[in-house]
Amino acid sequence: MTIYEVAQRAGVSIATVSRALRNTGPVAAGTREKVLRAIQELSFTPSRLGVSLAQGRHAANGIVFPDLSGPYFAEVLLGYEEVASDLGRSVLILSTRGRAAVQDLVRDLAGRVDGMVIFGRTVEDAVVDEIARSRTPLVLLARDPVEWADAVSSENTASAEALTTHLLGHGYSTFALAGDDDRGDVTQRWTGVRRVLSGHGIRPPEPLPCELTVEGGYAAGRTLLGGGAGDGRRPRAVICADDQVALGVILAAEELGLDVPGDVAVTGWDDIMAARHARPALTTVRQPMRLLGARAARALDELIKGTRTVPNSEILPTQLIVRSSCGPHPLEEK
Amino acid sequence: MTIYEVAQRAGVSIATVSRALRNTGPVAAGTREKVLRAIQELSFTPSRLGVSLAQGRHAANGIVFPDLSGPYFAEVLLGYEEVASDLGRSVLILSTRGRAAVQDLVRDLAGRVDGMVIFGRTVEDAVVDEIARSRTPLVLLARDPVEWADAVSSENTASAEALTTHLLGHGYSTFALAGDDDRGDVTQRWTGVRRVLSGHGIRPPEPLPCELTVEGGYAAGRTLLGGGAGDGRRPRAVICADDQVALGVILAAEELGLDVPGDVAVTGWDDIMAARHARPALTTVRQPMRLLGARAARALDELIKGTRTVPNSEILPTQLIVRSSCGPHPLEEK
DNA sequence: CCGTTGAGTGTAAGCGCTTCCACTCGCCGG
DNA sequence: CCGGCGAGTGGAAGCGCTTACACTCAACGG
Repeated sequence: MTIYEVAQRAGVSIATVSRALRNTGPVAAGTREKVLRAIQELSFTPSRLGVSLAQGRHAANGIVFPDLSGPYFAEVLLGYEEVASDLGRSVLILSTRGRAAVQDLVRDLAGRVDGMVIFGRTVEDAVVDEIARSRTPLVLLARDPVEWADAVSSENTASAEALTTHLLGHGYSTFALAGDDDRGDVTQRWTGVRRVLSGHGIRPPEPLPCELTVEGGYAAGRTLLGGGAGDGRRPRAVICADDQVALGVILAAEELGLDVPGDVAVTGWDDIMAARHARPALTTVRQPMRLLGARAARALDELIKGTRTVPNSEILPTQLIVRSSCGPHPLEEK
Repeated sequence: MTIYEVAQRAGVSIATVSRALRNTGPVAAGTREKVLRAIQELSFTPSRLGVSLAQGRHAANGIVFPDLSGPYFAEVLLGYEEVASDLGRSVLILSTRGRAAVQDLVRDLAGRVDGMVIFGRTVEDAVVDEIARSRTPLVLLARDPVEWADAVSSENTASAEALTTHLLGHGYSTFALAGDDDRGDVTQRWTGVRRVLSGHGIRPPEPLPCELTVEGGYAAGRTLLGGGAGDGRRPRAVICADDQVALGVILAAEELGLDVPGDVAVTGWDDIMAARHARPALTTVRQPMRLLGARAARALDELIKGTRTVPNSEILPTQLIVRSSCGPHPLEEK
């Protein structure tokens, strides 16, 4: 089924069929009628490849993320897809989890889309540079903003400060940090935590690196809480890089016979669904995950359309969600 | 950057460049060398559109799912993407959640891929038929198998029977079912439950339709547990269509001052992450979600490659996961 | 009455690749 | 010494569309 057969059946040229189809250029009412009928009868659908090749655009966006097993990326993806689809673009996904040849995959993706979103540190700087230089519109998500590309992320440092201040208000004075900081956004969180602790004369602890999964959190929890259980070296509060780590730490605490929050307070980040249903329910920082994806899609659209050419960096607000995992609320709030 | 410039720089024809690039047909060692150098110097990447148009294939797969906000679809998608990517295919996604023009979106998607996976009842039968007739390879996921298309789903009826039998073993005799049954897989679950209850002389209850979300479950929980709280008409066990509904029911129970599992037992389905961390931890049925996606990708690959032409239907085993939400385990089982 | 205009249409040139086919040219066996 | 063969290469025809450009022709104003 090609445009030629439609043209033949309608008794016109392919140019006219195209014009009737796209409403570009004048077509007599009668002719349009004939063409549309032929299209109907042959149930013709223009080949996307032909269209794209001729138009020089894909009408598709890409997104690169590390994983989809946690709710965080899934939510962002959902917001992204929704907006992209509304803007008439298909969405191609690429997960980098445990993949060796990320570079090649990203390059391939770049050849299939009009622009793409890249999450955090999923892709090496060199490759990002290469993509950017090839004039593929690019939006970086949850990554330290750079001058030459768009960036969308959510506020981290200030909410980390709020969270830490809240914990100090509980009267806690020994802290531990759990979670890798090779992700830019996590680093920002730790920065906020450190600043507040230092400001209160508390020497900030070194973050304990761990994978941002329940299992990673569990391992970290065993390390942090298991060692000096009775000798006072156990932290009174564990601030975790995300909710999954926090859930893992809580599992570890339970196993060690510790009460959360009685013996140790635990906080997360993201406000994933399980945070609300866990017992104790997690104190955490809510990120506007879906909005993050949606904004990235819009930014990318502007870049692709050329509506905007100067790079833009957007930071979305977050919200401290206090639940029971940080302990009963003392009357005096800081 | 086109193949012509590479050819010119290497002093050969585009045919030779193509052959050197794809290793199709003979190329003298020296020539290959020259070509590869030119490619390197110009940092040339073949246009995906050109390749696809000439080869008549997209090297891409599609997947249509209703939502991504729960962990279920995200996990399946993850398994799907992983395998598809390993097979050298990109993945296009389409979420139908709250979208009006699903038909057009699906048609568009069909024009961009070599084959696609469609989840449950996301797409009208008429459109599925149309896609199938257009010879686009198709795999249906978690949907009642049909003769003319591939299907991958996980076992539902038998595990529902196992779950129900287990609950009967607890001594429970009044049941409620929560969850819409317009999804094929949920219907199968209810069938299993009904069969066992009938077999034990218990009249199976009508499922209470609700959205498969925490909110939906909460609403259902209020209805089921709130009404005849004291008059003995409250069910002793609520079997939920999935974990999210179960979590919602538990929230409702808590709010009504009921103890789970003391006053009412609750079970879910899927074994999502929150199921393990919820208190009480959910008794549920584990679906091999990632495997589901992976198998669908492989089935699709066979169809696309033409390795297999007869439709195939695969059913993956599930596993009953007993946790505390169904009550302390009586010594006598079954 | 003729030149101008613009609506309506067709021709053909791409878009960037793959691949069939034809061609050249050493080399081998008869 | 010659026909045949196969390795190596180039020419050119697609793949299915969009669109610049040329063309026809009726209507209109001067």
